Amino acid sequence: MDLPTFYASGADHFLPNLSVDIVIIGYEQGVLKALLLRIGDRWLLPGGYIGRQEPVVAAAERILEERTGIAEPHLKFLAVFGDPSRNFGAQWQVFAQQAGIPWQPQSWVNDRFVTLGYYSLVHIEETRPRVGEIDEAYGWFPLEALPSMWMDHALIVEAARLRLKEDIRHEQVTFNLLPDTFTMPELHQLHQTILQEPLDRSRFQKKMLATGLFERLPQRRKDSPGRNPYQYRVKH
Amino acid sequence: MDLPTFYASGADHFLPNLSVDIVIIGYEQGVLKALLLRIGDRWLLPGGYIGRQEPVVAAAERILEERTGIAEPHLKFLAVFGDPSRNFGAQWQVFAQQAGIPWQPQSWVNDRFVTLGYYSLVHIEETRPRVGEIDEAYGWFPLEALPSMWMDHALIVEAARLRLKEDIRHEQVTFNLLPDTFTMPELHQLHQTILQEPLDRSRFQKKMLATGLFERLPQRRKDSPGRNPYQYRVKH
DNA sequence: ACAAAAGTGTTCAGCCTACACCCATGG
DNA sequence: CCATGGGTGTAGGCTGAACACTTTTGT
Repeated sequence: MDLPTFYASGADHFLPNLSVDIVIIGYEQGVLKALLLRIGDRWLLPGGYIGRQEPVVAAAERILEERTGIAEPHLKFLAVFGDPSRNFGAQWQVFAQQAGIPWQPQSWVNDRFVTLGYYSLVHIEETRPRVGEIDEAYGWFPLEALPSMWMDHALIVEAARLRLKEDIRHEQVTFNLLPDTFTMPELHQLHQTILQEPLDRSRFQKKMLATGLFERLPQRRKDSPGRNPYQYRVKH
Repeated sequence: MDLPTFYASGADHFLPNLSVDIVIIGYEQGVLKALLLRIGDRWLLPGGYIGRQEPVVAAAERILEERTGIAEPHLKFLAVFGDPSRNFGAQWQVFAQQAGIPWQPQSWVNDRFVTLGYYSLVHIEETRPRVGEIDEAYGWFPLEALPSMWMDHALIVEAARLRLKEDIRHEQVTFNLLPDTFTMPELHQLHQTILQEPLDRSRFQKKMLATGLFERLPQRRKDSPGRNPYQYRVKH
């Protein structure tokens, strides 16, 4: 669907007043990063709309897949953002201008939208980000140094940041952020980054191994000074 | 707004394709119960729509207040129910028939709806349930013995049941289900009911008191055989 | 007096905590 | 050989589990 068609008759294909936005979080060089898209001089979250015959979850997975190329998306629901001020007609006008197409003030997008926020943990190396129709570039931004963002998307990222911190205490499904094989020091560092507080190294290692989720690989790695760490993999 | 107006032009006032349903849970005689509304020979959850200028949370609170008369609603988001098969035009036809008003096949309600599920814990004694425009009666039903329900509402109740079980392990905000003053045996029984498993009486008491959330009232109660329990109240 | 209900104690195991200590590697 | 980084061990404390004991009440 090209942009003029989208503006004019998107409501025939998608549910109106309802959108999906995804905070795609990766981890690189000890820093948590979010995948953002640029339009003009600001950025926004990857997002989209729900096909009239499409399950909501399928829409979120589709959007994630479209943007990252990830075949088996791992998504979690974040929150509903339902403030009535979420009307971004003014922004859409800028977007249309950017794309060089005529502005349609009557378009369905110039209305209030409730958005369903999701978040997904991905391994950056395995993603193949693609830009969409209107966005001109993508970028991974540290959660602590986000650029200026459109709409209320900075708020949504912040919600995901807090949520991730909460979730890690109950589940340890954080290895999505790491490569297939990783070392305990790497996993340790990741947890510290997410929780933003130091964790006892010894305890962490024992706790992780006690879960029985990991298998130790006999291989080791070579590196800088110290001892060579074991590598681990999540059991099939 | 009367029903014909609602069918004809509800979409002018409410966001289309989006609804709110609330699982209102109470506790009575050792049993968890949900507040349901009857239309014809089946039941459904209290629910409604989101005003075009109304925050989503405000809509949920309004619906809860309308149905229960509770001034300070305590709501938690449950889940999004977004299957494309959630089109209940056929049911609406029955509802209109029940209400004795002409059926409007073109109405906005004969479309797919994504619903935002919330749940709320209430003290049954403090609720003053009211029926709405189309529903003929209300009733509190044990979660284990739900009547035949319209749409997919049985599914939503089940999701709330599971969620409540999860939540109680992290937070102990269950006293909403009890009167202002209650005894430890009562709170103990409530937790056992929610978790559906026996809890050590001694440990439970110590754990609860250790939270420091309760103040012991010097009064006691008189009752059947055994010793008189202390009463407790949540600290202001 | 007895059974039943409610409150409190006691013991043991397991886990969390905070380190200390031992191994391996590069400079 | 020493600094650095990684793996493992250990002593103390806290918490949870299971059960015993005591107190209070109706019958």
